[in-house]
Amino acid sequence: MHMTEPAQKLSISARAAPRPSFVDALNEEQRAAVEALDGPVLVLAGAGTGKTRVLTTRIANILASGRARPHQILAVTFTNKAAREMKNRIGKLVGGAVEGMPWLGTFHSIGVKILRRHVELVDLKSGFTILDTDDQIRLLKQLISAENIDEKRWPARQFASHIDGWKNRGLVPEKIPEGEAFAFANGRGRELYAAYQRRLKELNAADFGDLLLECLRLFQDNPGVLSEYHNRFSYLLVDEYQDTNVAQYLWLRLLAQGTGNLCCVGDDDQSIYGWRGAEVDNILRFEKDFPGAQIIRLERNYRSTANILGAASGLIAHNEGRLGKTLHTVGGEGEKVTVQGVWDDEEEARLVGEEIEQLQRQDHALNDIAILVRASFQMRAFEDRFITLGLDYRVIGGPRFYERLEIKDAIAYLDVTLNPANDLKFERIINTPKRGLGSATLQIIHSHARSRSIPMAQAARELIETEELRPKPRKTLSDVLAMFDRWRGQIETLPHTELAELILDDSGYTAMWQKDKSPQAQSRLENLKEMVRFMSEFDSLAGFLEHVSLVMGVDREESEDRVNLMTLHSAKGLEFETVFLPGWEEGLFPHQRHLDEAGQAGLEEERRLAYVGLTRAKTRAKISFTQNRRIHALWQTAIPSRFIDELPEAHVEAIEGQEKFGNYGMNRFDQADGIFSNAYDTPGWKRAKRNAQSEGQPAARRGPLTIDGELVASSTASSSDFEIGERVFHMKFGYGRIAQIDGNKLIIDFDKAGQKRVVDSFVKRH
DNA sequence: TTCAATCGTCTTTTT
DNA sequence: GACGATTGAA
Repeated sequence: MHMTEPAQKLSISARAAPRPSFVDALNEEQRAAVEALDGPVLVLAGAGTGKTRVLTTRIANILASGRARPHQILAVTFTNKAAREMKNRIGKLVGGAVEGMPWLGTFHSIGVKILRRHVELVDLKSGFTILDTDDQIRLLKQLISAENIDEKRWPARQFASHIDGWKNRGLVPEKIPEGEAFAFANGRGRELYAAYQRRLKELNAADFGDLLLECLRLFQDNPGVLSEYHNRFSYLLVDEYQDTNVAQYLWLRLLAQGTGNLCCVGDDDQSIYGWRGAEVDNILRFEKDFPGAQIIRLERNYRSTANILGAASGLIAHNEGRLGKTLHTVGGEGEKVTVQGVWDDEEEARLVGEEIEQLQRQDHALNDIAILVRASFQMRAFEDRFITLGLDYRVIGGPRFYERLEIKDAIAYLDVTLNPANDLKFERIINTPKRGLGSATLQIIHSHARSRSIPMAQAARELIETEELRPKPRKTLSDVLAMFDRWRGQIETLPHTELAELILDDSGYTAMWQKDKSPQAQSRLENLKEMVRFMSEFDSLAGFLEHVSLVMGVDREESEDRVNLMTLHSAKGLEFETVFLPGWEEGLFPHQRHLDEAGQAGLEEERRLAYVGLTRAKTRAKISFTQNRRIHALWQTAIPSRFIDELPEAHVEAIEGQEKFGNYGMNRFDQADGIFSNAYDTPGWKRAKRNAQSEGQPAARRGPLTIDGELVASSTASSSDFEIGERVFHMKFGYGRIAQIDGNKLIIDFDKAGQKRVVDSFVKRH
């Protein structure tokens, strides 16, 4: 693709005009991107070149120059985190006036905002609900079985991803290509999709894809509405443009027909959401779709050392489909990127743990360390190890707060209280806690609701007036409905946090977990409390529920110093002094499934993911791979990732295994089949053999005690005030009895989790 | 209707 | 090896 370059020189008058001081801090290209306010602009911003800075300064510049008021700027990001970050940074630049930027947010949140103003035009009613993935699957299941399609053969989950894919491409049922319509349930795909959309309208609900698709349809079908927004927005800004999907692209293009002042910032090398419908092509097509577009490249990297950047650039150069750019470092050489092979994931975790402790001794802040994994299951080994070491860590983007069972249940209660017509939520909690309203009763309610096409709650109300139900469920059902009526009556009078507590207590939901003796019950109760506490930040129940449906997690403000553990995907946009990149093995990274599904394109996307990972590091990047990994509970010999050999020699240091693994990679094909059948005389092999032999005796399962012993000596000296034989409770492992004490480390026989070695501050007396 | 046991499926990434 | 769904017994 042909491009104009470098950025056009500014006119004399522009250069002579007084400019706000914040512009001075920018380099030439950045300044060009900030000051080119008219017409379409594409900023190709490599990793660490000050992308966010350009976006925020640009907005500050628009505001400071008086060209637009805050509410006339539309700025879209992909994540809530990015939106928040942007708000903060603009606030710092222009001094707090960001509160008046109502149109800075994620594509989805802005979509909802627009839809809510024009509900009637998209066939919804005010206060429509947003379905989460769970509800969506439940609904699809019902539809599939109602159509007499074998749910085993055609799983709802799979259909959900089809629908998602269509919506990402802006396709309504009538528009999906023949072939694809036939791909599901022997050609009934389109019919099912249409039925699903109808059902959504009946429920007065929209799923995630609809937030954009319906918005798009709104603009397409109502030119008047569209031009209203043309007048409203004088400037459009888009972050992470490489991640936009077709629907988002079409949406942007419609809006940009207004003033044409569209500025997109992105990096084709960091496009890692192809599986979610992102089209890198959007970035390649920019010039064609927006004639006269200025293209500005930011190639000065302020983040990483030359070695890290060199390694990353060398790697990404193996991709063919890219615009190509050359990043230059501003910083020095720095350390080389290290690559090290280890025996298995436990040893990998042990190695990383040791290195972190060493860094810690050199006063390296834990906050500035990240471990970036390809798939979340890899986190487990690290968590186990860090718990053992007593090393503080946090999981970013891990199990999302609102995806937790107890939170979803609680939210379902709140939702049904506010909106009795929400069938999916109603179904979810009608028998939670167990009240004796099983599938039989539910079935009756369901068919009654369907035949009269009324919400289930109303159907239930009618049914308790009849003889159709047996006396016991009839009584229970009537009680439950009365409960909801009572709560509903208190919405106006009671503060919403108190109402939430009341609902959770009255319904018996809290009691249910209090009775539960499982290890997680305690933390579930705490999560519920956390949720209520969090609710106080909103001024109404409805406001809270809206937030919940759009934002997946609560990012608690955490000031403690902790190691960061996250997936590569959630690391995009972040930076750390030291980055560990474990699990660089064929099959895992690049991930086999992605390769199978998307072939060469998939491989390139995986490579971009590796690039993103490396470029998160400012001073230190440490790659590792294991020789053996357990997949589906059975051991497999792992082959080092091809990405490792693609790294340019000059910037990489291969660390020989401390345990004489020296010639990893060389002998890997010589290894005979079967578990641990390579008879190499290495400590790792012996250890593995020990572990294999002691299967069934949990006592010996945890790695080599000698290594643990050394670490214990180095990391702590204080002794514990627990006693052998005491019953204790641990957040992760549940209840157990102390078997042995070693300094401040306890060896505990857990009822469920077996024997573990744990730091005493992690357990409570029971 | 509920509970316990068993079977089968799957483990990529997310708004 | 973990979870869900399904099955059968109380």
